[in-house]
Amino acid sequence: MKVSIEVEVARLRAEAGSFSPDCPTRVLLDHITSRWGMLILLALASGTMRWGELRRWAQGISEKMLAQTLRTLEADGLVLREQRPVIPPHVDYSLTERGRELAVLLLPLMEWVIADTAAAAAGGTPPA
Amino acid sequence: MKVSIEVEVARLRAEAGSFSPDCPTRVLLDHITSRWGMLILLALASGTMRWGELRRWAQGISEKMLAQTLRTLEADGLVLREQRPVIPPHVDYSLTERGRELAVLLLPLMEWVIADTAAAAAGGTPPA
DNA sequence: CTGTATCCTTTCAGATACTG
DNA sequence: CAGTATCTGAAAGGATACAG
Repeated sequence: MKVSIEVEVARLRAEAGSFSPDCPTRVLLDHITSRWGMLILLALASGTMRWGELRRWAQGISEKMLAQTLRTLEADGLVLREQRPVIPPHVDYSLTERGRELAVLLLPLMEWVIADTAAAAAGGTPPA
Repeated sequence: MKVSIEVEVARLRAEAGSFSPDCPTRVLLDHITSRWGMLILLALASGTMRWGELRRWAQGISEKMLAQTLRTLEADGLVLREQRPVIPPHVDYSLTERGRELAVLLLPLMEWVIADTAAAAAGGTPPA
C-alpha cells in the first residue's frame, strides 16, 4: 500500500507536467481549494440551492465572494446556474455531472479532516 | 449513490458545526489547501525529502513560503522534521502517519483534476 | 430576490540580504 | 546546507451602497 503511493505520485507528477503555477491543472485546483470553493461545492452536493440559501449555508461569506465563487465554478463547468424568468427573480444552483464527480472525492477528505480535528481536540496532539 | 451523498453532507455539516471560519476544522482545511500545502504533502508522499529537494520539487516556491508551509504542516502533525546534528546541516522531511492518511485521500483528487483538465483541453468544454 | 459596483483594509507572497 | 529577517508590491477579501 505504501509503495504504490510513491509510484502514484511519480506518475501524477509526470502527467501534470510538474505542477507549474500557470498549468491549467493548478488553476482548477486553486479554484476548488479556494477559500469558499470547497464549501460551495459541498453545499451543492446536498442538493440544488438558491442564492439566499447558499449565503446562509456558507456562514460568513460576503455577497461579493459568493458571486465570484459561483461564477468561477460555473465557468469551470462544475456548477450549473438556472435562472427562471419570473418576478421576483428565482435562480437555482446545482452541481453538473463533473461537479458531482468531484464532490464524491471531496467528501472523504472532509470526513477525514473533521475526524482528525476531533481526535486532536479530544486527546491533545495525537502520536505523530 | 446520489442520495447517499446528500445524506453524507448533512451529517458532515452537523459534525463540523457549520464550518464557521474560526472552527478548527476550517483552519486545518485551510492549511491543507493553502497555496503550497497540497504540493508539499504530495511531494512528501513520494518519500522523505530534504530542504533542497523540496525547493526543486515545488517549482517556483520561495524560501520563505517553503519554511512557512513546512512549519505549519509540522505543527499540524502532518509532517515530521528530523534534524541530524552534523556540519553541514542535514534535515529530513517526511509525512507522519496522519500525513500519510491524508495523502491517500488527496491522490484521487489530484488524479481527477488532471484527468478532467486533460479532457477539457482535448474536447473543449465537456457536456455539463 | 438576486445580484453589481466601489472602496478600503488586511493578508499573502516574492525578492533580497544575512546567519549558524 | 538550511534556514531567518525585513521590506514592499500584489491580491484577496469584506463592508457598504445601490440596481434590475
